[in-house]
Amino acid sequence: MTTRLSLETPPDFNFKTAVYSHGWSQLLPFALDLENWRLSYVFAGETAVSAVIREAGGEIEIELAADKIEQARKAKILRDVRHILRLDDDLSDFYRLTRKEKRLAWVAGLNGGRLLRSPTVFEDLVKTLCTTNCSWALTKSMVKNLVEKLGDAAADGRRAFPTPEAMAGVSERFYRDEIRAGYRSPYFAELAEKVAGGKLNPEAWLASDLPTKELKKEMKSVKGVGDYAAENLLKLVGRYDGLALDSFLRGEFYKRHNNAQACTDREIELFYEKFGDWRGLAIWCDMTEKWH
DNA sequence: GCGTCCAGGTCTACC
DNA sequence: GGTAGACCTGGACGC
Repeated sequence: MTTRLSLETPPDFNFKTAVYSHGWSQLLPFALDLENWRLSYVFAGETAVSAVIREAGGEIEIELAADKIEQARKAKILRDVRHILRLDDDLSDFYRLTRKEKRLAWVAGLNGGRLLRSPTVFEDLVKTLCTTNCSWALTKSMVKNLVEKLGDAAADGRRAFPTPEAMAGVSERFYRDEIRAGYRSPYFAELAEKVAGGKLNPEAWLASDLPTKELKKEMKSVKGVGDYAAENLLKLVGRYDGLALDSFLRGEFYKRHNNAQACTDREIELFYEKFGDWRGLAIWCDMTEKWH
């Protein structure tokens, strides 16, 4: 009992570079099978549905672990997959710039630069909060706890990412004791309450008319979101003029471009200035070349 | 086994 | 506008 859906891809799309673009594919409800290059996800909804997404014959094939899925739900899942894989992103201007740099020529060659994202900005926001001031192992652990303790179960037992309402329904204590979120616990509780109560709509950030500086300010009004987190979220809504510097990017930059010596953030910013509004994507691709 | 450090930072108080 | 100190957690590391 499965349902198959498919999507055409643009000519400059590369499934592997998209799903392996950053750590998101390791965070539930995503799971990446690197042997077979199959990306799993559990879509939230009236009933959660597990899916396997893969490339087949130049198309994206989505296998849903359910039959009798309504047309409206199918259409929503197709929209979500387009969003997750960023099939509608136009990176031609970025590729034009990176082709000029010998060390970044691989980006256009591999059609890289599409950063995997979640179906909702809310999910990306919560996950980004889980990346702050901790090891990647702890990030994965917190996200796993959120999904397993608050997400709706699909027929196969896998769980979707929790809704704002589900997250608003538990206490700060729950985040400390069950999610092991530490000092981030009040941030999660406050964020979920605001979103569930309609006082904050992160999804509106996708189509916001605000200049990036103003949008970043709005993102930073969320407790726990500072410069790094806001600029990471900006990348995920398609704005790359912030570098989103964190300890990973700084460390890689020092190794790659500064003889393993520390330097100021300003020096890193100047290094990527030539990429203009694409500088945030340029540094990310530059620092993750070896992944591809 | 224990203590320290630090990782995909941010907040608050203070200057 | 800039900065010091505090903040949860858990794995890595030195002893």
